Amino acid sequence: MKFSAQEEYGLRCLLRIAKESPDDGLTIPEISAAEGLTQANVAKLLRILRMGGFIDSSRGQTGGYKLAKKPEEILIAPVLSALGGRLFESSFCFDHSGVDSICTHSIDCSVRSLWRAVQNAVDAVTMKLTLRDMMNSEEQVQSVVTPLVETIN
Amino acid sequence: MKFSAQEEYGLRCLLRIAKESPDDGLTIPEISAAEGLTQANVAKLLRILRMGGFIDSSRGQTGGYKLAKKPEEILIAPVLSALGGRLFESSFCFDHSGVDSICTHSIDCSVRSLWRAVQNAVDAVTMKLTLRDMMNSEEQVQSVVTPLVETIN
DNA sequence: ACGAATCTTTACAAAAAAGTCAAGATTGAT
DNA sequence: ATCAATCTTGACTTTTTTGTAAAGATTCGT
Repeated sequence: MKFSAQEEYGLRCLLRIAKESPDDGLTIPEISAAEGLTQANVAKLLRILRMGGFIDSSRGQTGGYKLAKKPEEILIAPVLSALGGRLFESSFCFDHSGVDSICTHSIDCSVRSLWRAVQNAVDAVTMKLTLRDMMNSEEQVQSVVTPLVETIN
Repeated sequence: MKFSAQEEYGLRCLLRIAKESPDDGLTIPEISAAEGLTQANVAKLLRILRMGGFIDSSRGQTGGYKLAKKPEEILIAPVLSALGGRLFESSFCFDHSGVDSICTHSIDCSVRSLWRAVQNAVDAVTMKLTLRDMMNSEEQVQSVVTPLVETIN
């Protein structure tokens, strides 16, 4: 169970843009240097983020990347979803219409309950987390995590 | 963010053994047929589970696989860990000694707080889930998820 | 002892994911 | 107009993950 490279690095790039230069924008070389990724790789990741509507780009001498919306309007879950394909894909257990759909694989889908429990938990966390939350201290993030209960109970 | 194939299928095999035949044990062909996986693939997965100490195997005409311990003594988290490599590996952000270790990658590790929050959530779920819980109804699983709060707060 | 049924291991092949490269298109400053 | 700085795209290579194949070793019942 882990985050894909695209999810991790893509999110890093997005956060970097949000933190470093909300007005002027950042260039690929700048992000590349800051995050220790190659320029080609950063370009690939930013393309995904742009097509997902999270960032805007401009070309030319003063070009670069900016957030497409205010940080507090960007949710983590859709970002991860755009970067990593489906959130919580479980190839055989669920078809792609949702957790409750019918299992097409084994006679009784014994893994479903675990998947559902974990999905609930992570979903609750990511859905509540906005970029702005992440840019602040960890204490604040902890408090953002608390409302988790609302979703579980 | 997803479970690897090994995690999913390996866990399926383990659950199958736990449910179907706690006393006699199950053979590779039986598990293969029940889960719709090839025998070669099942053999590979069971090898991992055996080396992790979750199941015992015996050869010969009456051979097969059984749980190595009582179902209620087997935790899900170590099983997933054995199957999928590291639980919640985040290649650059953390080294492998733990969540709190120093980030060796970017100047400030802005993704850490998200990773930690998600890890806490999932960890809390999986750690509380035993095989026996999973073998019962989903209602029970939901109640297992509730204690999540204890970990977060 | 024999043989059938089973697990065991190693090496290999196929598929997916991740990352790189190179050529092109656009823009703004001068 | 020109140039340098920037983004854009598609094809390619490498690495990792996943799955397959085949030959071998062990055990139990007869």
